Amino acid sequence: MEKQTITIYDVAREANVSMATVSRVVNGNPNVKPATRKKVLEVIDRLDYRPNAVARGLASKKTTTVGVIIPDVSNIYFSSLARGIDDVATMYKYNIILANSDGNDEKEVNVLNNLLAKQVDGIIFMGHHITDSIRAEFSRSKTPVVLAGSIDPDKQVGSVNIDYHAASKEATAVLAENGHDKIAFISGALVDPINGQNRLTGYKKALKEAKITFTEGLVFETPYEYKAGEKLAERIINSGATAAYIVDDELAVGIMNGLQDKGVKVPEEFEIITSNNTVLTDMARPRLTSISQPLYDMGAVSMRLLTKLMNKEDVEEKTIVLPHNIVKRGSTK
Amino acid sequence: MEKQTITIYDVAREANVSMATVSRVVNGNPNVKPATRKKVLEVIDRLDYRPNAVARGLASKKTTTVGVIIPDVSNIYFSSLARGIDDVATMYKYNIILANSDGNDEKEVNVLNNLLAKQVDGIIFMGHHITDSIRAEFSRSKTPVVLAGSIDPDKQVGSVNIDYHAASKEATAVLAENGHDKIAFISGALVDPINGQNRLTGYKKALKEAKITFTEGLVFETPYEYKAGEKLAERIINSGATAAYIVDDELAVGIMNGLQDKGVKVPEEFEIITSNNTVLTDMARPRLTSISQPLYDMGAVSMRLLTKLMNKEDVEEKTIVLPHNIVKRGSTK
DNA sequence: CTGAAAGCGCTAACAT
DNA sequence: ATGTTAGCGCTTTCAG
Repeated sequence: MEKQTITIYDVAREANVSMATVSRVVNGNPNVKPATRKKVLEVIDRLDYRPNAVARGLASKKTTTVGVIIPDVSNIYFSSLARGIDDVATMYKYNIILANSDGNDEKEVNVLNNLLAKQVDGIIFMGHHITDSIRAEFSRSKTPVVLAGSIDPDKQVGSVNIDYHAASKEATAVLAENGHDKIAFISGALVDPINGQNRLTGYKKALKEAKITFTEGLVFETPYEYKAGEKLAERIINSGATAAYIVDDELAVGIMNGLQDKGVKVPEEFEIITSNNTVLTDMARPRLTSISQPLYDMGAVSMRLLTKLMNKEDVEEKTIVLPHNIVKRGSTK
Repeated sequence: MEKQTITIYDVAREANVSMATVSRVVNGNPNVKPATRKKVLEVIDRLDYRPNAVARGLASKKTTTVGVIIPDVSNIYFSSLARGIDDVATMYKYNIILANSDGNDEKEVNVLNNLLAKQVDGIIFMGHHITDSIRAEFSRSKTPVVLAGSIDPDKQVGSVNIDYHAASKEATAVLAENGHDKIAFISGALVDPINGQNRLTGYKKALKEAKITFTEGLVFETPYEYKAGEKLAERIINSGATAAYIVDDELAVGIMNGLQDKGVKVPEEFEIITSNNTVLTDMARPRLTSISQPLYDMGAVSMRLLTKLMNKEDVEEKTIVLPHNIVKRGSTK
């Protein structure tokens, strides 16, 4: 015999009240006489009743779950953001449906539609760039969206970031002040606005202020992978660079190890500044100087912003820029 | 005016068929005449109809979502498992609700109940140990459960692991063969059966076979954190150990760096074998020799097993042990 | 403070 | 091959 699922109706019957009343006590509605509440609670406990969130979702049109689109959870940059997101979600009684997109444009759209079909109350999107098709989907639905660590030039949806332009300008300036005039800029795809626009222009600005001529040959574009960094070392040496600003920690560790494996001394002969201040910066030897991007906080703030949006509260500004700074460690002098 | 959500009923009306027929084409039921299917599909497209997964879930009692309980997504060990889980979930059209538990017993139970309330079709649990209360919850519900990288001495639910006993025995044996007789065993909480039972006994077995006397003083218990490893270095040196088998990569990097910061040469004066073969083993210098635990695959296989369980297929064996081996790198001679 | 009743949008027999 | 009709378990007016 199948174990009978017990419903709000069973509780109502056993407690000699209506379903409405049971619903009220389950939802903490104050309009219930304490005595009735007590009676209902007892029955709930006795019957071991568990509200069915799906039914509730259908009736109330709220699922208390939000969709999180992430390029890759196993990447520490994104998983740090995700952790901040989930902690705040939990705090506000939301669950998150996590979906990996591999940063693949088509997959992102599929995943988004899937999430929307599941009636999520909101979406947090992480990715390297916002394609036109995904932006179209965003505006097609009325579900609130927040970008975490991702730039939307159009500012149509909420977003939480640091000032990437300023941060990379500062990082580059540190290197320039240390006397370098051949500073490499090493990033992922330059078509991603965060790299090709915000960061690269920050880098150029710093060069200009230090009266250093920009050289195309010092700009490197590569996958965000440790191995890619190791391999890139040789080309960097050949470029004549004596310092580098790198946009990703895993990449930076790869480059530094690659450099050192080839006998280049860091920081004596080559200085490095990386961008994400993840735990990797502490694990490397020498430890990596880094821009500190408050990843966990960025995730947390994104989710907090989303709760406001879902609640239809007024938000003064839905493009949030968090503070950053530079943490000096052993990879710079 | 609110944007009216369009339902299966609207499609039925516009296509001059019944809801049932629309439902059939949406669900790929073959019992539909091609012509009707075409007509319905056109209307669906024209109206931009999106099936509501919540309603479907309520009616069909299947949500096509599984709950994933994870101690911490930002830990690379677990996020690697999670990635494998999600990839296979996607393959089988499931979504995952990800919930961080911090390895906290009480939170695990809360989170599990929350997931169950959301009517997930199955659960994947990751954690350092299975408490009695969580095991009680598992058996209370009829929702299938699979443990990923976690041991259940009772074997009541499915699980996917490697043979931790054999693996740590082999790792310890390598160290013994290299001439060490003071080999440290460094792990997280020994109350966790995976550490205190499987791994520790494997370690002892290897010592015994190498005719080395077991010494309590060479067993270290510490949090799974980089910093904890760095700090532990001094105590390890004082213990007289000249080699160590370590159960976690982040910890291992910390210990190795701590040792080297104090002038101990690895592997010349101290050899290390770690356990998870994550990307960290490649990032460290020297690179870390490691047991290779196929994390991504373990996640993937867990999810595959869960799909079978959810489908009520017969599974020959629900305790799956995946193969492991040892990858030699620079931290051993 | 409590109850009655109408859905929420879809699936799943059961008919035809 | 297609339609009819009950629900799925809960929330939410609307009455009283």
